[in-house]
Amino acid sequence: MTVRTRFAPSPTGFLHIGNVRTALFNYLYAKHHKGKFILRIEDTDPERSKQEYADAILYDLEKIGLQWDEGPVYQSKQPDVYLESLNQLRKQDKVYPCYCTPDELVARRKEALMMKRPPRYDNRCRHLTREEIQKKEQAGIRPTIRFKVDDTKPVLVDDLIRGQVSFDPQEIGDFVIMRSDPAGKHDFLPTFHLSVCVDDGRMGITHIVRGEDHLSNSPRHVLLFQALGFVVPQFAHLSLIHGPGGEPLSKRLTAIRIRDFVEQKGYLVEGLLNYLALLGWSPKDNREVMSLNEIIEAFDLRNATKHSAIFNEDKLNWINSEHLRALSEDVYQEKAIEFLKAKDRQAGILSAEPARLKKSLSLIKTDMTKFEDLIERLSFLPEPAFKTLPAEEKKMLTQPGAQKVLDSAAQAFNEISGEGEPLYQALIDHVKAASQQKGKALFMPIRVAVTGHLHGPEMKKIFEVLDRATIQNRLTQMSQALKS
RNA sequence: GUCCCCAUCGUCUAGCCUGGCCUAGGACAACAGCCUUUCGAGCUGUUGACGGGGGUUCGAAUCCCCCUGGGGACGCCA
Repeated sequence: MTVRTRFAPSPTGFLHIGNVRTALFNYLYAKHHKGKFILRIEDTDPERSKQEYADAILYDLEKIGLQWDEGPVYQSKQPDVYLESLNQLRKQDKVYPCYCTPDELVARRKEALMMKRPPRYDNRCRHLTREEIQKKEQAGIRPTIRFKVDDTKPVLVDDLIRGQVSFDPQEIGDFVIMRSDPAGKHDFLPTFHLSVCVDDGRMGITHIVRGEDHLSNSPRHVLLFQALGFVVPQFAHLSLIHGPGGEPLSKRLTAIRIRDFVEQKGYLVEGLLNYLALLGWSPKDNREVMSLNEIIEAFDLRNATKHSAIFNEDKLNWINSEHLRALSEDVYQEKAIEFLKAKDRQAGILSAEPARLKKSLSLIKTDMTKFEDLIERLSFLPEPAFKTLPAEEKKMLTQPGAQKVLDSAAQAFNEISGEGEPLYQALIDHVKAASQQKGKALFMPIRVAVTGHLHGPEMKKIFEVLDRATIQNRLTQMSQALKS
């Protein structure tokens, strides 16, 4: 039997790390078993669903390489499908109309909670007589449709990660599978319980891999699958991802659109997916840095963890830096430049001549975790100007002795020749003798004058990248600026 | 409140099913030393965990029970 998994987001927001982890596990499971990964858009709630979110989900999913094999299937585009299933349930007398209003239901739930009773629906409309129904209809109340839960035997949910979980049907209560439509705007409003089961059944989904927040929905779905005559799929409920404090994924984290990890922060797709795969799963052999293919090869839902995991940026950074190092020089250069181009406000870096930029990129490949770091590490490329220097840097240049250092450095060029590292050594020797400065007082003014920053790559490396004329010019300019 | 899930270093995890090889392994982080006349990177090392209590057993991180703690669900959202 071919494995068929699906990712079924509702288009009510952007894809974030939590969503993507779920999508990834579905993808990995399908790929490991040479099966199909299917995309379905659950847009049955017209109030909340937005096409722009659906479009964004497709874009982001492709951006991070989770290409689906079938779909996207939009639930809103196939109302007949659900209507047909509803009629099937009607014929079997498995459903009934419910005329309780939202206000009544809310009030009853509140009361139940106060009385310390389970706030479930009391099935009261299940036993309405024909006359009562007629009266309600005449009063113009639009009903919902509820599914009759057989409360005589426990409902078993078979979970790949947790084993068999048993639910007491008394706890469930008849649930709504079709919403009412007081305004008469919609033909048909299935709830997610109905649409999920109908689609998973019709699409031949073999494994439902979703977040643990759905575990208590699953007994309802088992009942529905059975009533609709479908084979009940294998469930796998993933533990949830939590924020740094251990609380449920914070707004700070869910607010980050997944594409921003790649486009704004500059993580490698492989690094990001590698980290996400390790959140709640392990190959059990101590491997951590893995290619997507290696992960697919090793992936098994049975060794997903049962407990939730905290999202940790440090570890993501480390894994990403490992993937960065593994990149060939050419690919690395290409991706780095692509990233810089997308961040076009960093024109100062990109306007460096290509050969110089290329050399600089090689220079810093191993001391960054993600492309976002490029901007700081490459900040020595644009020519610094005294008046735009940060406060700390300015302070360094206005220290006693700094002027002397820069003056003698600028002058030194008349007497010493050469390029690159030898030039740097000769320059330092010369300035040391001429200015009588040493240590930080000697090196820092030169660093700041040449790069504009207190920190950065080694000076001798920077001398290899920047040519003699550029360095001389920067030292002279800064020395002049300091005088006025 | 009720039901369900879960519980190993600060964090991600291995070990648990099939008790002894666990004086609990790896990784990230932290810290220290080295290297580097900056930051970073690198190298070497150190600290650091079986939530608590009862059982079962010659022996429990591993099996059972209770407690505690965390999470999820209880919608005409998905």
